[in-house]
Amino acid sequence: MVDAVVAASRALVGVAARSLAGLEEEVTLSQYRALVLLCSRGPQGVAQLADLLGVSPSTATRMVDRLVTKGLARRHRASRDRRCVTVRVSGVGEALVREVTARRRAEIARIVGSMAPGSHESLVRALSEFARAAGEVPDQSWAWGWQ
Amino acid sequence: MVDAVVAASRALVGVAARSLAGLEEEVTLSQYRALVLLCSRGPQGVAQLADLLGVSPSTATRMVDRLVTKGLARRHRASRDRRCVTVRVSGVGEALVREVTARRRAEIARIVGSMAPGSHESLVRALSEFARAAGEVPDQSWAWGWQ
DNA sequence: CCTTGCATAGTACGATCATTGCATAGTACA
DNA sequence: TGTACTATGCAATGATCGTACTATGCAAGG
Repeated sequence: MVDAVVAASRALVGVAARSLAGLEEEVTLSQYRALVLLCSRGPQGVAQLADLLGVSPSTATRMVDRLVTKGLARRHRASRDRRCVTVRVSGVGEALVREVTARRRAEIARIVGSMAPGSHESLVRALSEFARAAGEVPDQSWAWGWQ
Repeated sequence: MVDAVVAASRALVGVAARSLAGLEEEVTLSQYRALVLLCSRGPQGVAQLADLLGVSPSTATRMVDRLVTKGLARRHRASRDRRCVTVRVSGVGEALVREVTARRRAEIARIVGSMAPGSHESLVRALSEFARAAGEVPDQSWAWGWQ
């Protein structure tokens, strides 16, 4: 039972990784991670961002620097407390995250389309078949190949 | 249908990322990726490793340097063709990969255990429920947080 | 048989950029 | 003044590439 899910996990991690590779605007994993947070949780302060990413504030500041340089995010000085800076994802940044998501959806759709229907199968059978359709060998435990 | 798998994908990628974080011996994603390849495909030459990782030979050499320095891999000069160097994962490296896999298995087992049985459900229902059990919100599209 | 030339495998070196933390400075609020 | 938030200087590590170099093997020719 667990093995089946683990196999599906390997396949899906591979999908997620490939959807991030070969992007036009090159972003690192850390940068993408920050972008995703800004998209999902909305504008954040630098300290909050650092907390969410699990890094130090200075690291977050520099991360934001790079995102701003690439046009993927913007800084906004809060009018109430001018010490605070709100970081907001830009249109370009949002589009980038959307594209990655679209790629993931597309590849998953392809994999799902290649599966046998089997609507009455158990969860184990379903996940096993999914992993097999994705080209994963259930016995070989590690074939991610992500990035 | 695709949405269900996408939701499961988000959950599983989160699991994979967490299983890699907080390791005693700190390894980067690239290093772990190389280790996994060495574990799954056995000893490899530097060129083959570079090819599998999709990087240049010089990059692979330095990667191997770092792995060897950390005691996670070893170099072996081939006796037949002394130009060739086979890179082999060490016992420590193998243990590291095993630990990451074990963590992943454990977390997946926990998630699976929290699911309703539903052995006769369709694939869509199964994956949807899996994602829900993992605490993923189907509507928010990006909550990876991986490392 | 030996040498010369070419192909292959790996490495060394220099360079760039990203990530990260610590310590510190600057700025704004209370 | 003291506290909070952000930014910056400094430093280390890592990932990555291109180029050049060394070592080895292979094949053709003398």
